[in-house]
This record gives sequence, C-alpha cells and structure tokens, in this order.
Amino acid sequence: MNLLPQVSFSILMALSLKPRHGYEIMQQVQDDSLGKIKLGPGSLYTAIKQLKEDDYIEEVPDSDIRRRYYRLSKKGWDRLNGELEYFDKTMKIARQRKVFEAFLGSDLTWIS
Amino acid sequence: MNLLPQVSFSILMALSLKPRHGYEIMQQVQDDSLGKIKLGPGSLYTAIKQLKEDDYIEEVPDSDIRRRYYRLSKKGWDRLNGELEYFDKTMKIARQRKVFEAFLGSDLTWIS
DNA sequence: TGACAATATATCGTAACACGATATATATTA
DNA sequence: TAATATATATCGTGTTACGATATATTGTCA
Repeated sequence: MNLLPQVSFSILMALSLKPRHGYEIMQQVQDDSLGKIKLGPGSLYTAIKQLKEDDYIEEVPDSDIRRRYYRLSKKGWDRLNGELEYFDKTMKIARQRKVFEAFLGSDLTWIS
Repeated sequence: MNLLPQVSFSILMALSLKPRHGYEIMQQVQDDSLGKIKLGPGSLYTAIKQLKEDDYIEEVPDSDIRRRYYRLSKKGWDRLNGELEYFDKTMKIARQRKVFEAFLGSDLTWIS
C-alpha cells in the first residue's frame, strides 16, 4: 500500500489552509471529514511524530510556549497532491459506475 | 475513526461494477487506484473475511469450484455511499484551498 | 508430455497504524 | 476557586496491513 494512512492524510489536509498546532488540527480534521474522523491525542501525536520524521511537515518557530505549530513542507505538498489524484480518480470511477443512483430505479439485477 | 479501512473501501469500490472473485478484485483494485494499492493475498483475504462478517458483501453461489464470487449487499452499497461522501467533501475542500495550484505562482508566503 | 507461468484461495506471524487511558500543565470562565 | 477547555505527550493494546508460505488448478508453449 503506497497510500498515506488515513490519519496522516487528514492532517496534511488540515494543514493545507494554514499552519496549525496540534489541538487545532484535531478540530479541523473533524470539520473536514463530516465528523467521520475524530482524533484523540493518541492518534494525533503519533501521526504528527511520523509525519515530521518523514519530512512531510515541519515545526514553525513560535513564541507561544504552550503550542507547537506545524506547516507542510515542499515534500508534504507534493505528497498531498499525489494522494488527491487517488481521491479524484475514485470519485470519477464512482460517478462512472453510478454508485450514487444504484438504488434509485436500479437495473442492477444482481443486487441482493 | 468512523471510516472503513483503505483496503476494505477499495474492495467495495471494485465490487461496485459487478460481482467478482478474490483474484479479480486484486487486479481491479490496482487499476482503480492508479497502482497505489497493490493487494497481496494477506491483505485481500483478511479484509474479505471481515467484510463478510460485517455483512457488507456476500458470497454468490457459483458452479466454478475454484472461484468464490462476492457482491455488495444493501448494507455494503449504503456504506460505500457514505464513504464516498467523505471523498467528495475532501475533493471540494482541496479545490477550495487550491491545493493543486499551491506551487504555481503561489502567494502562500508561509510555504517553506 | 513435461515444465513453467499464471490463476486462485488460505493461513501464519509480524509490522504498521489507530486509539483509549492516563498524565501533566496552563488558560478561561462561571 | 472550582470546573471546563486548551494543549501536549506517552503507554499499552487492539485493529489493520502484508510478506512469506502453502496448496492446487489452469493455460501455454516448446
């Protein structure tokens, strides 16, 4: 699997608007995902650690001792673009296959 | 995390066109994902087992002893639709934030 | 016909990922 | 001043991912 883990992807998405600190990422991810992804500190900070190690994000120096701000690196932007190609392809396929209308006057006789 | 695992999602997508057997799913998933998801037997059959247990897919009786065909259940279709809402939202956000043009004459001064 | 590649399914053990619980500390507000 | 929200971090465990291995059948082509 050459795809980013779901949590990591959601964090890059959250950082695509502007640099944010961890707690803020948590909230933004929930917003961006229609509430389908709710990060606790466990998922959040382990993923951030990994993303930093892989140089997808970097810490932004900030005077606020309490908060740690992160932003996307060049590599992070490129990676996010690559992931979004998959999302785009998936939506195109879904529309082609008319997944959304599958139960509205469907002629797919093999559906149970 | 209220999202299906990536492998499970990709299998539901592969079954959205027509019923398929395991080996065929393997190939379809690779096609659908721009080569970004490559399933080996380990990932494939453990995910199929789980999807069957959760009633997202069901086995289709078939004369071919060698192959085991699966199709989406009603619950599977509904779930797939739910997942695709997230994909759709994500693409909308990405376009809104102009992620794709981020490096073409960007005014995002905070990028490293 | 014999050998090799491709097709097809299944399990095992381990690695990677997800996440609740817990801990700690500061800021806000009632 | 007590409670709630903000903010970060780690630990242990459960879930997911996956390479290795096993087994058997089908197709091909020399």
